[in-house]
Amino acid sequence: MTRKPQRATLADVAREAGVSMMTVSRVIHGTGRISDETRQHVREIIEKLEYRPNRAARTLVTKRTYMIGFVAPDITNPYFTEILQGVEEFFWREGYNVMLANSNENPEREKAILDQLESTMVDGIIVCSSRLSDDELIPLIEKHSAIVVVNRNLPHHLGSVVTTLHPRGYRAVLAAKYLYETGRRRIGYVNLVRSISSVNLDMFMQELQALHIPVNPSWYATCKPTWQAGYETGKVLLAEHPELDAVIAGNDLVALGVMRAAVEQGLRIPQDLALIGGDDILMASQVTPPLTTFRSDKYHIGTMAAELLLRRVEGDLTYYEHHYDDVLIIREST
Amino acid sequence: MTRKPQRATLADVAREAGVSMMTVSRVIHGTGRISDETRQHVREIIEKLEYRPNRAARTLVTKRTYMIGFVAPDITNPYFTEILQGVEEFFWREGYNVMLANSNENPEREKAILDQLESTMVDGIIVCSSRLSDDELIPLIEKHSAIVVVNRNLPHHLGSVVTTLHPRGYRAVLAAKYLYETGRRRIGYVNLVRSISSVNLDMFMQELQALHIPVNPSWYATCKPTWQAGYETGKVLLAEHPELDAVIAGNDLVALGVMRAAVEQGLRIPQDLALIGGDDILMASQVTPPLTTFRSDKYHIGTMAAELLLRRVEGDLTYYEHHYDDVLIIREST
DNA sequence: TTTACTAGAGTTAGCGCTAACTCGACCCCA
DNA sequence: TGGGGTCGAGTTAGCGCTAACTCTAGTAAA
Repeated sequence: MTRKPQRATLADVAREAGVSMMTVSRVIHGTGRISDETRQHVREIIEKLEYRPNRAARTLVTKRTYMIGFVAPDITNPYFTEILQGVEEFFWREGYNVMLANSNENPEREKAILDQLESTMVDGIIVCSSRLSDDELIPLIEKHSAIVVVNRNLPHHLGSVVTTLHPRGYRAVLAAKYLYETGRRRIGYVNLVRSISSVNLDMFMQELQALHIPVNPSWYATCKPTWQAGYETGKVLLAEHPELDAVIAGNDLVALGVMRAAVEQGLRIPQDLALIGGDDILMASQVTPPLTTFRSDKYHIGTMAAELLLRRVEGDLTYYEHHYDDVLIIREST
Repeated sequence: MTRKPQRATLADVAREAGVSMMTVSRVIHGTGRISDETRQHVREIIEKLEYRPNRAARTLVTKRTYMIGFVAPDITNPYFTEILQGVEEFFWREGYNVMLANSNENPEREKAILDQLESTMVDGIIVCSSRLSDDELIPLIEKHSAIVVVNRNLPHHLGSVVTTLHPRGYRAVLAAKYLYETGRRRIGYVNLVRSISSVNLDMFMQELQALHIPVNPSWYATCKPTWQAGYETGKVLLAEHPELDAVIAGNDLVALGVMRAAVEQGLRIPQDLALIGGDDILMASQVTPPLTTFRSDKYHIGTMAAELLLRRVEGDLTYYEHHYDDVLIIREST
């Protein structure tokens, strides 16, 4: 066991100041009626003894931990990192701390996290881009009172929601439409693994057909949302389908992986292959050629999610939804 | 206040199972002597009531939170993100959670974090690349029993340490030497803000002089370790000193910012300007031209720091230090 | 038969804090 | 002169858990 420095307790402060514990507690919280004189005196003793409240004791009686859980599939992905930054910043100002749980793109791990994150550990949870199906996710979050999910819809009584302005999956259709308009005819699509739900792909294909854009199921692949996975999927897809003249990717990291694969196969971008990504991370604008992608203000997504969560934590269980705009930013990869 | 789902307590389980609370506690911890029959029965009741231990109550008596604090200057910087990933992964396996504190490159904020991070909140702390001076940092961490710092040295009794193999600041000298050998003669240096300590820069200049590499104080600038700051510092530095034929940056993000500034000023890399970064983030290898930089296995730094911290948390207060190798990876920016 | 141990529990006493109630002194107004 | 309000505290009773000690019946050794 660790040697813990012997900290002063409320009782120590009370004794030293010659008042009751409640008086000290009231001074700390600024509640109740305390004379200026007493308040001043207690403050001096607190200072002198370097008293700090014991979080666990406080939590035990108030049932509040002032800790927020942030669950994301990959904290190495700049997209989530910037959201996290927004969340952390917001909650820091509000006196909450953020506990991080990284599922590492592993659905089982995500389940374990959600299962173990007890109400005695956190006051609320933000779940980003869950890789679980609704059937898996919903039972796991039902027991939590304060939940906000990002990039996912939820039955309204379970928690608030932050999503894109465009209905899910529709972004890829927009991208395809733009590519078609700029003359591309054989458009590949590397989808992120969770969206493998055929519903999504079916929708995508139907929409394309409605727009008279050529459709071919073998042009569509799925992969994990990492650069490495994008690179490997890109290599295979481009080798097997040299006819492709454009690829849409589920996010920037994957798009950039595909870009690397394309370059290695001697393809010129955008002449031979156009590329569209998904969330406008810094790297997207700095590669050559810069990547066309959908803008998303990730920091703002984070602060919005945090704000909606705070409302729930503070007892306002109204359902709120916030939609962030994601316009297509056209750069030189298309 | 939030509606918290009414959770079963130890007492509920004990009553329902017809045993004492201690028996239930023993079953949970696998300690003490319990008959197989009782154990089985208690487990069933736990399952049935969906009992989960109350963390705060446990912490209050054991003084252990099973929470680790991770303090970094910028969680948006992939360098720290990957370290964090290593830390989180390691501690997750060990049954600890990680609390995140982002100082946002703001020394005052870092101080506030370290001051508020009480032993009643975390069992130990990892401090990455602190932007504080030793004089500021040391008093703040003295009160914590379990500390590991990354990229900083520490009096041995205060905590363990993970640093580069090369003495601090020496990396820039290595980079300069390499640049000189490849024919560069007017070498700029964009240092990170904390290292502004003139000691560091003096050392750098002395070493260069010893190697007969031209030295000029006005070629050296400092900036915050972000892409944006690197970009802006680069713009100014390159405009004022068109004679520069190489720039060394404190980290990759800054180097890439300088690269962008150089490209905008019409400089060709590496023909007109050679560039060296600092920590080999993914983006460094994906820009054109790929950036020469120092390799660092960030995930491994994270797991090593976590391992050293766990030892301290578990009561082994021996001083350990781990040095990670950082070799120069030569790419096309030089 | 007594002693002595062991397996398998139970009992007691807090950890440090706060919610909710209580209490005395003082003042104001009818 | 007594009823009621306010100020500035204090008292009581836990929150849910675990460390450390106690207790009892059964068994083995002397």
